[in-house]
Amino acid sequence: MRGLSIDDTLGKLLMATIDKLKIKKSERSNASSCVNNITAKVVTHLKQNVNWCKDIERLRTGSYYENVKVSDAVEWTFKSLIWPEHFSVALKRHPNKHALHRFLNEDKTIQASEMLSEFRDAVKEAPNVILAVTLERNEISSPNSVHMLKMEENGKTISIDFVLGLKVHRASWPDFTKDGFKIETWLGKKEKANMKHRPFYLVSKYEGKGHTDAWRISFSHVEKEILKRHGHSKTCCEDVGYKCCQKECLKLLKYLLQQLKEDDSKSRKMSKFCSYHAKTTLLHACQLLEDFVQHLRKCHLPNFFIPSHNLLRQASPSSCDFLANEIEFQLNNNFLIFS
DNA sequence: CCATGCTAAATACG
DNA sequence: CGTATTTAGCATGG
Repeated sequence: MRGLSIDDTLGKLLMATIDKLKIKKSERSNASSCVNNITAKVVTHLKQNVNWCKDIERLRTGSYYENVKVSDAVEWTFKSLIWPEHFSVALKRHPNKHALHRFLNEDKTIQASEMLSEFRDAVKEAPNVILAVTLERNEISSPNSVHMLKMEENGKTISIDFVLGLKVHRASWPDFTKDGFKIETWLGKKEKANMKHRPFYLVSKYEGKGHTDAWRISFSHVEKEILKRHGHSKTCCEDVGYKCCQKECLKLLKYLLQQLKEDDSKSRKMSKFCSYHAKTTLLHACQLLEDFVQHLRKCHLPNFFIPSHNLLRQASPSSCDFLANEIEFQLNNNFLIFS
């Protein structure tokens, strides 16, 4: 949207699209009361009935809570990251007494699959929560999701993911994050050091009963926080009269991906792309479309926190080129796809 | 655990 | 068009 005036045809179209993507107040209200209601029931049930869930805490994460949800999506997903508080300290001090001790392997690693099975079963048993429960979820479209409750609300599918995690307090983040999280020029060194003192989360990854245990590292709490301070400087959007448009750009890019995915003739080529690619591009800061195309041309979009992890590793060079061409086509043709 | 005040965003209003 | 109100989320502090 750089250099565009709202008088331009293109500017007008994009502004109209942004308007279309805004979430209606009533819709928001409906969805959140529905989600909050159910989540409260599930959390209460877990606290009362699962001995290692007595002191669980919850974090709302995902695009809804980052104010970058696109209204047009057929399905709305709300994510709750749930973790037992104080597990590591208590487990170290009283390894045999702690409620989690039976999940320990001989080598002191934690059995993700067993823990997750129990967690999932307990969520299903929560009373007054009559919902279809789907276990599997497309790994690509939502890598953090392991558990999902689905419901219909006013014709819209709402799903809640309950993600089981372990909060890890350490002096620092793991080594492989060393060269990532480049926010110095954006939010400043102090802010970066500050955030690096936050814990990180290990998120259980469901691979079926009896599978090898797997935890994936998650920084969704940090993502949420820096999305709040989305602009080029710490004070972005604080000044009256100046409003940046990065969130709007992210919404547009997400919408673009969504439209392409829904096109049957293109969906096959689009299958490996997801909104997290769009979000990551924003985190890398941040001309969005141009940057996204460049990432695609190189088939290389590093995880913002773990630079050695290429989020496009599963996308073939030809599908990356395909998407880059699609985006450039839209750029050169006034975003026909939005009108 | 709950009350309170603050913020961001949608929208009603002038 | 700009400003005020409403709402959900969230931090704070008892």
